[in-house]
Amino acid sequence: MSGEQHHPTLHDVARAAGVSVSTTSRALGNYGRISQRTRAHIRWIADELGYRPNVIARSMITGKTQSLGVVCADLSSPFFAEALRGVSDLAKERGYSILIVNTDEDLKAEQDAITLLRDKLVDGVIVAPADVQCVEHLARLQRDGRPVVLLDRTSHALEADSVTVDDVAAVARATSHLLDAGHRRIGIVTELRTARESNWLALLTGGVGRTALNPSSRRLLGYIQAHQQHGVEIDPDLVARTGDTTVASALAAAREMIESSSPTAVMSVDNTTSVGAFSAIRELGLSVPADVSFVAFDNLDWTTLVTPPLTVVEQPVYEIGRRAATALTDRLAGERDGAGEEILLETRFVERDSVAAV
Amino acid sequence: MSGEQHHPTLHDVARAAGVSVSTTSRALGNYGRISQRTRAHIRWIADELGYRPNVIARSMITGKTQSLGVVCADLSSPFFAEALRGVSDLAKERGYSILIVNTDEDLKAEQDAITLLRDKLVDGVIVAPADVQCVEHLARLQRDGRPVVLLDRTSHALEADSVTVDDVAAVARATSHLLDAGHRRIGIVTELRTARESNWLALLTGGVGRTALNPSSRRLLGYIQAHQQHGVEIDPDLVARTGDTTVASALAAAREMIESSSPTAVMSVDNTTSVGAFSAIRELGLSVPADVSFVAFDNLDWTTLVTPPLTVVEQPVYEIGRRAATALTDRLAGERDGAGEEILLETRFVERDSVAAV
DNA sequence: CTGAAAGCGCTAACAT
DNA sequence: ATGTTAGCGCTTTCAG
Repeated sequence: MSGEQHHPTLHDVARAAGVSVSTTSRALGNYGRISQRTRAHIRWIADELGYRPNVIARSMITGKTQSLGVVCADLSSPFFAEALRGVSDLAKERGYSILIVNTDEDLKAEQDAITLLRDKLVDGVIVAPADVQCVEHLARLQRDGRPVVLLDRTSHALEADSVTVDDVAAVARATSHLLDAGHRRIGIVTELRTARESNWLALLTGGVGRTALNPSSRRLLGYIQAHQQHGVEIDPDLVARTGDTTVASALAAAREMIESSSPTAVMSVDNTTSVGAFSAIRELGLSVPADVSFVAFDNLDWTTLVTPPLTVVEQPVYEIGRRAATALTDRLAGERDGAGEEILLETRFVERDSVAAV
Repeated sequence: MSGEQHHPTLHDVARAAGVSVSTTSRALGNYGRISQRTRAHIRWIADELGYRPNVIARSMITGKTQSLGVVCADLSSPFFAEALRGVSDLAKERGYSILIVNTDEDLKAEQDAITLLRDKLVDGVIVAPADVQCVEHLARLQRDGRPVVLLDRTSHALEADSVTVDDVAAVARATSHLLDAGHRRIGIVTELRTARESNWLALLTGGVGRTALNPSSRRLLGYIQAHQQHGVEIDPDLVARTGDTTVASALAAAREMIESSSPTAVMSVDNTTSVGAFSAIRELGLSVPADVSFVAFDNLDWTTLVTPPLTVVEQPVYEIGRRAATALTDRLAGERDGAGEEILLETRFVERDSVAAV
């Protein structure tokens, strides 16, 4: 069982080839001056012996591991799973492997994750920070020479590349669509976790920079801006807030909001709130779009399977991950310098049959 | 930008504490004989200095990295994403990190993945092999002293722990339910990729061991066995096969099968085929369960969101991943010896409203 | 163009 | 109970 056969080392290859370790290293590492003949010869021998470099030993010297850390809230959520796939594909193409850590949006877990990843000497990190204001641990990592790319979020407190979609515009667009259809009581179910975020009314006065916000807040901002542009007052009771990321909470919040405030249309801000809101509508026996119009967020399979097919805001999830990995590996390759860039990806408003004019 | 501050090493801590490196190593590593006082002192100093062990250096000596490799077809599929979450959670609890590689069910990609993971010196690997017959690369890894655990699949060709559900029984149960309801023409949409699998009629004769099969074949076997038990002949045209794992293919195969063979009930074998089959039914304007009954596989959110809510076969996906990680880390800890064990998890048949009697 | 030798930071004999 | 020392396998000056 525990054969643990001895793997050939550089030394073994060197001896077999009748040259020194350093020459062997150069031949295999493809650097330095070395004659074509010896290089070919050494390579051949290495192959014969089934030589595999010990990357650990290499990392010890270079301080690099050819691996990227990815820290996200929950790798099993459709959003992160798909984004991660984008990261993973690009990483593989460029010869990096990925270390994934879940945080469940918990700041402490995130800090621990960063420590772990630093300990493992990942070359860089892609992270969807739990709180865009608390990023000191990320800044430290940067100072350490490990670049950081923000995924799905941006932060004023950090000078780093970020990849997001224009949430504000996307939701404003969807909201306008509803407003244009004559809706005046549009409910929205969103997720505001921190106390700071809960004070969402501050958004109404425009006192908050949009990039300093988490996605759900930014999306709520889009909702607000559209209303303001259309000169429509917002009834605060139409904003259903859930404190965590579960479908159950979203459902409860949506249900209560709909029952007590009778909106003529409902929107959501991500897959979880979409499922919760749609479930609430179903539970209440409301018919879409006859009784209430509905616009979901994220163009997942299920939105076309339900009755009626849902009008949705689509974001390029796979591409978000892919671009984040691109930015990170570009920096690692020295092909990207200077200030952090805010990479903004396009969303798409997909009209289907869940919206009616009132 | 490139501060790259010098991190304190064992040496630095030792000097600051006025002791030797080995004593420091013992104090921090918590092994060997050492007085409480010096240990406490050293720890204190280490903390002061913000010392972090260089795990790479440690790995070089121990040959262990405290990390697990996970190789799956597609981390963005609901099944793997959820299973991975189970793996990830357990790994974290036990102090392991995870390296994830996608293969898209491609054998070559899988072999490369194993090589990569071996190079990275992962302590063990969890894998959903693309082909349960071609597992020589996995066997080699085992001989190398890196245990392997099979996820969602078993293999006769490999002596390893595996974690699966009893697919055969689960689907037989669902099929019997349909048969009992009077259905005699039950369509099934399944995924049979390899030529070997495509010869599914061999399953009818019982000439194939059930554990030598991929999940979709095993599930098809359950379908067959139920029919045989009920003495109902199977019309081969009722078996819709898709050659890849896309929804589009599943949809096309399902649609064609339904149109040409008019089943009174339809089943699927995983999330992809469930989405495909349900879409096909919708596209054909068939009403569930009035025109056709439907049983889906995997109890995902969307199955309760559609109309009507679907009767499904539920498998404990998160637990599958978690148990696989448990088995693997148990072995690594030496708490699990001997032959590979086939860990079989329970499924649940969830009755909702998509099945009618004929 | 090639070789010798010095470590990277740590663990684990071995010595005291 | 603590210190000394020899590497783990590799990269990388520095000589030749």
